Amino acid sequence: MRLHDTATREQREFVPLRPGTASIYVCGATVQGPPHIGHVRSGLNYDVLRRWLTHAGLDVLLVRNVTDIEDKVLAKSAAAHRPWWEWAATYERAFQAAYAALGCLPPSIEPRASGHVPQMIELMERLIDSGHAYAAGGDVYFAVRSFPAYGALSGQKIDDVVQGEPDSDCKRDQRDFALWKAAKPGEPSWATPWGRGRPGWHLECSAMSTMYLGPEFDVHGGGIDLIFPHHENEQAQSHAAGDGFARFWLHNAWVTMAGEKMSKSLGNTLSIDALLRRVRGVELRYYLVAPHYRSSIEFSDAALSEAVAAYRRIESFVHRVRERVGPPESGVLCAEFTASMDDDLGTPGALAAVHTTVREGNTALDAGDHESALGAAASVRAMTGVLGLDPFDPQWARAEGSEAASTALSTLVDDLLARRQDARARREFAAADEVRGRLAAAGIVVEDSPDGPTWSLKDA
RNA sequence: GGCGGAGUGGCCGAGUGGCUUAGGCAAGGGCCUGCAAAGCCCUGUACGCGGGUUCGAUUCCCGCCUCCGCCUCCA
Repeated sequence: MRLHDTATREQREFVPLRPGTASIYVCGATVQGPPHIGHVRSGLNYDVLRRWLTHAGLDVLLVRNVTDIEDKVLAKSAAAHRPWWEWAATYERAFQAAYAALGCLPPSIEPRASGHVPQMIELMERLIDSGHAYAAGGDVYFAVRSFPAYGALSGQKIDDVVQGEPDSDCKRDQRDFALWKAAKPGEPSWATPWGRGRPGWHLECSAMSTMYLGPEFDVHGGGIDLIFPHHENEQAQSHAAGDGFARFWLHNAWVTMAGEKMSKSLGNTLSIDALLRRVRGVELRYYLVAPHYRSSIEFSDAALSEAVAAYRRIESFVHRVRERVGPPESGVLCAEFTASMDDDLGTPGALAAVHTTVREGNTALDAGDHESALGAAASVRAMTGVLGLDPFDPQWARAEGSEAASTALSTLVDDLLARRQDARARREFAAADEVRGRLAAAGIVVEDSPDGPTWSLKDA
């Protein structure tokens, strides 16, 4: 398998650091507000990576952090007169719900920054001891000039960077960045050898990734906006401290609206809750997973509708097979699917393979070749399963009433269809069509097939 | 100013120096059907603009235009 590594700007063969296992760290949410579609795209991307590596037989550890102590969280909670930790916990739950609604498997752990201050202090001590950091005025800064490789990840030259961080008299160099910020009145703080304060964002991720995955691990992921300065700084901290850190850097592209990045400051965010009132979670997942992760997605209602139609084509095929032939188990992946996924998570090619299999399966079904149809459906289940899109995954089951209710419904519909068949046999088509019309009015779609009529509830 | 990404047929969205071609959605024609629905088959002939390299470029190189992102918090 090959993955595109931001650090080298090319695809490289993925060889796990520790045979049989894979370790992934993903920068998760800053829990300052509700999740939007772009946040979820990131979570989804690494969920697909994790599923694919798991399918390859690796024991995957996935760490996705929660940034719960940070400027915006403090500012917003203060403005709302709520405790910062309550504010953070509220949106942490909202993010978890959004990820779950889209079928993201829970990470191995979701560490909170606020719970890892001892690890951060330890890392700062190592950096100070080695001359890469210094305490000044209650802050602790990373000395950028002490680390010649600074800028390697993002391709930035330190002298060309426009320094936007507020200047501080405490810094030895204005390019230095804060590892730790001195306590301010009204803000939470933790005791350190250099006085009370709170962590800087970059330090948090270095400390947490190392805590759970060790000084060196396989993949570090996040959105492209994090490349600089966040990931550059993370890498500088950890490398300067002597840690191997991430072997691959993966970055997912945006979901844009009207050509612009979706962000709270632009006011063009699209919340997950709003979208899930219009389409099912699995359909939204298909929409977000279908393009390549390094391509930006220009959100549009039309494109979302197309994705829904495309997914339903897959879904209706496996349902048709189940009704007419029998329930397909999970089968084998086709070669095109595997090759695409091995090529830097090529989900577009993988889904093309799924659609090709669907077409072949439909052809087999039409030809009465039930064995081939069943095999195709099994293959489709396996491939969609890897992408978290298996139509028979219990998570995606449509809302159904009780077993008694659905048995009663089946009995009634089957009875009506039997009458319709009788009418058709007598060539009394008006009567047959009337039955079909009444079922349609009740939201039940009837389809005739060589094996007899089938019915399903009309999609919401 | 520095770094990076993008411009593909009606739409979404892959990919590649030429070979039959992504795939989906929509459209038209056909098959099937009592009629539908679903499905299957066929059709479209696209790669921002201008040069260059080449037998041949959407794909490589140069220039240009347009758009977007990062360099301050951000998936």
